[in-house]
Amino acid sequence: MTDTDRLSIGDVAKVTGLGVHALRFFEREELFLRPIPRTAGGQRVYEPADVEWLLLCNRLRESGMPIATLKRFAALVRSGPGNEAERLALLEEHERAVRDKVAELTASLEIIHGKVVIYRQHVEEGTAAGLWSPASSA
Amino acid sequence: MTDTDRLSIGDVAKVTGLGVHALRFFEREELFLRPIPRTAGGQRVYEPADVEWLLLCNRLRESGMPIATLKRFAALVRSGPGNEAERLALLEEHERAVRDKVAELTASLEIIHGKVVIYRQHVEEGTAAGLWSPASSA
DNA sequence: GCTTGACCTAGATTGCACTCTAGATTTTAA
DNA sequence: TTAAAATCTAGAGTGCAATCTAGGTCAAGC
Repeated sequence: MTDTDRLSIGDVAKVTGLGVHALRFFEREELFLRPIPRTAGGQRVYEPADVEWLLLCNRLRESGMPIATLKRFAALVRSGPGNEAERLALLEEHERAVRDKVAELTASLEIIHGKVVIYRQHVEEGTAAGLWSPASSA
Repeated sequence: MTDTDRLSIGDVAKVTGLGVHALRFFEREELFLRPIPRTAGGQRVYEPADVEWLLLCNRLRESGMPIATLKRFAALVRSGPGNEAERLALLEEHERAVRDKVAELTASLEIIHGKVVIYRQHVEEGTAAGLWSPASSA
């Protein structure tokens, strides 16, 4: 409960990479696990736990979770113990989505890399026109 | 040069999954490798090569290439042989971006899966409140 | 005390990539 | 031949996720 752990919105922006606008937006969208307290003057006072939550949010967002889903997850966590099965279902669903995305990207990578290899060969052999007859022109 | 290979916009929508609106949008954005010819009445007439290009476009788009970049790539291909080094650079750059994205997703997956495992244990052991003291509440 | 920088709110704007609308025309099938 | 289905254009609208603006207020250092 030391006061040295209190963080301004600017501090939080710095450590989370989120930008003060985004942090206020997150709050409007009820993405935090608690109401962020204010100073007498009305300025937000964060704690390390808020930062940790935001870092998890970043992971979930970067891996493609929409704000709406993150919002549902935050609401579940906020409402305390007893809904762990729902949280689990949400996370499992997201994990599946991410695995699917990785599989899709990996499939795309093979095609893209194939093209890269072909172009690389072509460029290495000289760019003189007409020496190369690709199946497709791209 | 058989006429049986001529496709309407609806046909192309069906086989590419792209939707007629998107196809018209792609054309406005100059994402095709050639001007799509029209019937006497003004309706678009596609050929299989257009479909193949669109399937590649889908791969590139799904793997995160912005329309603007796809546009540049299309312009390079359209302008014929001689710029293969540029096309290669563009594709290599995209390949790098996709590999980075896969790495990021994989890292996120580990964290998400870790949470899933913890929640799964907890839910399996019974959801009675208070039995579980997670480091973080999420 | 005062300046300077950080912060406040509510609401407008941005950027991307479609997606849809309205009203007309063309094509296909019965 | 005619009704229904598909297509046409130009431009407006949508959804997401911020991001910025204007007009202030607050707080820290000199």
